[in-house]
Amino acid sequence: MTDDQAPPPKAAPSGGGPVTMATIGRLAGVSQVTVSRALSDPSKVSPATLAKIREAIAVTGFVPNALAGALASRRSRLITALVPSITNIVYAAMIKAFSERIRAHGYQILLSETGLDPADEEMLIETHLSRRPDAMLLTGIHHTPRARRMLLGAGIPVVEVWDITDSPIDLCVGFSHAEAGRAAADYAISAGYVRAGTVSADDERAARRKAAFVARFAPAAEAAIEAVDFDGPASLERGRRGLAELLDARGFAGGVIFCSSDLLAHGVLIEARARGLAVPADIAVIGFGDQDFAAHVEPALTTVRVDRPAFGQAAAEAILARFDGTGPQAPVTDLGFRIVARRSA
Amino acid sequence: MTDDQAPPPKAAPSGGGPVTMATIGRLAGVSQVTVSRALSDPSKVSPATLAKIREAIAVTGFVPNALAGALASRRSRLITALVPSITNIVYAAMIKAFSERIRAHGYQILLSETGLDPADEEMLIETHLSRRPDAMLLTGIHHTPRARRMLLGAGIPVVEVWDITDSPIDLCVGFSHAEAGRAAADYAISAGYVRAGTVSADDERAARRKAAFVARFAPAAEAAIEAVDFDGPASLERGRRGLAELLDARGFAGGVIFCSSDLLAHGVLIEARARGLAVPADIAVIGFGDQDFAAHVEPALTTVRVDRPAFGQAAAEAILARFDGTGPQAPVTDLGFRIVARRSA
DNA sequence: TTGTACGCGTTATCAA
DNA sequence: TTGATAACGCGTACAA
Repeated sequence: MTDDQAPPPKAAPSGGGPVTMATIGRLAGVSQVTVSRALSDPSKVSPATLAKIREAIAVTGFVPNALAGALASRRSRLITALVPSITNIVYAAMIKAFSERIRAHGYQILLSETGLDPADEEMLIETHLSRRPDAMLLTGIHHTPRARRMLLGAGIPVVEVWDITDSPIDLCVGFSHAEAGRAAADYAISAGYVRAGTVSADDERAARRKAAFVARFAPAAEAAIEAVDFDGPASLERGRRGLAELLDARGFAGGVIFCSSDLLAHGVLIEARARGLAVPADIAVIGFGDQDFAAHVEPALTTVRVDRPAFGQAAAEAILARFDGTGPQAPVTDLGFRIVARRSA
Repeated sequence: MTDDQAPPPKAAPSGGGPVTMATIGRLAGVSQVTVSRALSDPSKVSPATLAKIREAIAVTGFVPNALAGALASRRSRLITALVPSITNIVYAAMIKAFSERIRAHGYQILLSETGLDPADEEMLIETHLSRRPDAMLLTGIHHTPRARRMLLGAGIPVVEVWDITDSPIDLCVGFSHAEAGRAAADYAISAGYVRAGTVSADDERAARRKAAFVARFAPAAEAAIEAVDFDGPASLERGRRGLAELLDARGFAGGVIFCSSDLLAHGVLIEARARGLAVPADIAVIGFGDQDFAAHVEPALTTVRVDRPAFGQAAAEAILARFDGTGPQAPVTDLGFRIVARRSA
């Protein structure tokens, strides 16, 4: 046995510990560094040794330890993202586009849900930062002071998405929710409606859209604008209940209803139909989001279109540009929105 | 200046490099280990030094480096998860429950989309494994041989979710898709339907449900069972087109339609209504998933209920049990499903 | 209660 | 083209 020839200092002799670059090196008759090079830049290694290394890797099923790599190189190739909810299609679609774009460049995404509480977000930002991401995506522009400090201190690109502000932490990609609300009101007014109501889920940005809608519509309103606000997330059921509440408890006598999401709007449509009310003659409905079903419900939904994947893509581009040092790039990108007029209002 | 007293070996003297435990230690007049202890188990440090350490942390905004911690402790406190699609509510809801449960125990989730290709999944499994997760969640039971080897070699708990098999890689939480299809057929038969059609999205598991439905319904069928299969994901629009296709191109003369998801079923409902067809008299519809809107569409949708959050929770429990060494726990958990009879069929 | 010494598995820097 | 050697920032003995 040649066992005694093995250098005493390192590694287990047989199948003991985990397979490392050193293991591969021993199998291929080279040093650990050469294995590292073979993996990071094969052209710096001779074809012969490269072949031996590759075989050793195949035989052992070796998977490099990215933790150690990140520690040594000070680059984790990790980007973390925080969204209020993954089950909300709005954020899911955005993150999907973001991930695809970012992953094509060799980065992975660590995703967490923040819920509604800024304090929870602060805690999550800290744990995310502990993974030493190369960049971070945040939803919204409201963060605790400590969160801002930590983010600034991390010295990495940070994109705030889905809303807009003049003073972003770093980068910002979004649109003005207030303007969206006003645009919906303008549309409703010019369509001749003189009475309005709102149905909203629990969402700070939705609240701003609603407030802007109400403020803008008020001068044209012949009756008080009634608002139904739900505590939890949007659902078809809440949309139905929203209309029911407006009609049965608030004395809503018909007019246009501005909903905080297409899902709620769809619920309103269904309830109207179930009650034999004509849309848009008796009840007109404006949704928000232009989700893929919006054009295919009956009647097709008038809504505010926001290009969700575009937000994810723009956020990814902004981060990648930072990495490349490519151009100074404007810190804030306003992607806007568009009123899509269909038959429901 | 006492600058010369500083030990020459380590760290930058001022605001140079990143803040580490050593930095905090210097500020608090203790060693790096003490800082580590103060963070991991405060009771092992005297109140006085603890206070000094905490202050130093607050002042500097120090966030521990989890990468280094993981490398040293051989525990990453990371769990990675692979799902076919994040924008699909079925998987999103499952992951949400999984995350919440798992995060309560101090773990974070690294999530990726695999799409439909097993080869893509294999690549993703490798990159995920490179982060040295403490456990891994996979969707489905079909993986490439190399993927299985890597997973086995990693020596960590692995849960396969959303399907069931007798030979899981490690743990398995799901239900039988074939049985679900048969149960839907049995329901349709006993409800007296003698003609059937199917509308499906592109999903291997949906295909198995459909095949089982067809096989079971066939003996009772008075006409060929027509199938419309779409290439991409389910949508309301595809549901509408599915019924249109059945009616206009396949000579479907009415009967029950088994859809691969509630979303498609809802589309069928809308199209039927738009054509003035009565549901369930002319067209009966069975969905799949019992999503939250299913009970609130008109008419309410008969569907196959699968408790999505329960899958995530059970998967989390299975992994946590492995961590605790708690009980041997059955490797496979069948969570089943339930036919929910409503008005659409 | 606190500190020293070492190792975790990789990349970066030199030198050969 | 290849190899030593030293970080990277933290946990885990073990000792004081």
